[in-house]
Amino acid sequence: MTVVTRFAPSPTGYLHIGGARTALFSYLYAKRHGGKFLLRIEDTDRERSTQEAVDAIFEGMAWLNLKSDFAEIYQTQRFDRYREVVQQMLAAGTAYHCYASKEELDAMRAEQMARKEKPRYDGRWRPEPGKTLPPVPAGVQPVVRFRNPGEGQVVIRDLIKGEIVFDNKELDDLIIARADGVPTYNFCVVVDDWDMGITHVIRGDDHVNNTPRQINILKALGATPPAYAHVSMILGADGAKLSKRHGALSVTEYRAMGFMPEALLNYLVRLGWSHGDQELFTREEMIAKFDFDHVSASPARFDMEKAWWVNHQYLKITDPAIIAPEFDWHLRRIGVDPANGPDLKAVIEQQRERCRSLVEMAEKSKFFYAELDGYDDKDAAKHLTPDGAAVLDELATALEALPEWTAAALHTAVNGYAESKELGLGKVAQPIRVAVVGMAISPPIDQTLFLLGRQRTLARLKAAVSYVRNKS
RNA sequence: GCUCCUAUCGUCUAGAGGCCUAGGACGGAGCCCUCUCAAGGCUUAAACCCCGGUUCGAAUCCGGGUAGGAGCGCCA
Repeated sequence: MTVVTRFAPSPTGYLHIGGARTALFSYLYAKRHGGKFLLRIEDTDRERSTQEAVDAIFEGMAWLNLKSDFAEIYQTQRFDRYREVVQQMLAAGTAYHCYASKEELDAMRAEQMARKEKPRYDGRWRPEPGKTLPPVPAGVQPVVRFRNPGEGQVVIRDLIKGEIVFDNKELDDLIIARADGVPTYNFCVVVDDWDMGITHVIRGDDHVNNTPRQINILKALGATPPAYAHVSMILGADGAKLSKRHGALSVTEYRAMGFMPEALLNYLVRLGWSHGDQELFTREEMIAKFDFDHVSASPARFDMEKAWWVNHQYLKITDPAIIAPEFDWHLRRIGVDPANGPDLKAVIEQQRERCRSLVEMAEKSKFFYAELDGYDDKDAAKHLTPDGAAVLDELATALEALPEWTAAALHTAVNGYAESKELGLGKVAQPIRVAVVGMAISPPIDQTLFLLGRQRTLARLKAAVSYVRNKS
């Protein structure tokens, strides 16, 4: 049997981080077993589904490089099939019409709550042998309800949570088709998973309570239920549900914050899943090692600090050529033209050790591509002094005379100058930094000057000298 | 309220009855290295929710508490 998994988001918002993790788990499980992974858009709620949300989901999945093995499926394009199955169930007696109005049902629930009972449909329109149904009200379009078994139990053998048992008594007759004929979620899911040969349903654990009903519908249809794996939710840093305040929302925003897609995925896979003490995985390793035996059943908190650490690890070990396009995106985002300076790969090579995010890298690398917009006040006060200016002035002359503008030549020149003046390297390198970078933070000074280039370096050294002189 | 789920350092987790004086990672603290910022190296503090039971032996199995969470829609 070929494993087929699916990710089935509803397009009512962006692709959030929890959804991304379920998508990842589904993807990994399918790949691990040489199976297929598909993306299905659950857009039967026409009120709330939007095209923007569909686009956002595709964008997120594409950025994460979680590719579907089939064309995307939209539930709204399968209405004929759902209607057909509804008719089939109506004919078989496993579903029935219910004419109760929304108001009536609301009143019923309110009463039940008042009596401290679990609110549930009381079966007033459910046909039973020997039971007389109420008279059909005129002009009312009925909904269709599934006739859930009244007795027995449903056992879910969940791959993550183990055996979960529900009494059929707890389950009421859910609506499978609305009054306007549009089928509902619990029904569409069942028909789709069945039709598409889904073998493993991997989804958020907010769906556990739906599962027994879905299994019952499947059984009524004569289908074999798939295996289930209910993944626990991701909590915010304070243990509460993830929200905007925790900075954990759409995957697109993680991109904007400066994450590499593979790094985000790596962080996410470790949130709930483990493979001994291993923290870092390539995509191939994730595929080779992922399994549900080691997925935790308890909810996990999103820890930004650790996520940044993982991102940093990726920045340090990934081929600069792979980082470059993403880095490029960030530079443009802050209004920097990457063409107007050194090769991105070389800059990445120098900056990767000192940046946890690409946003940070872009900001710290801006000076390579754009003119300085002033000096950091504190750094300037400390290093752009008359003494510093003297150093810069002499150094400018020395560097101007360099036959070759290489990191090695610059290293020798700067170090040689410091030695000849019996100055500590810090006394020389720091003023240069501030002059050339605008602040006292940068990669090693020889590399910095090399990448910045002769023209810009000399111009900035001189500008710093005049800055100091004009000030005094 | 009812049903279901969960419970190891601050956080993510290892742990499938003896290998646990509970391991790793992030974060924290300290030291070393150092042209800045980093990176790196070393050291260190820090946890089995509680109570019973099973067993020669329990973080691990069972029961009960407690605490969190999810669901109870003509939402998905």
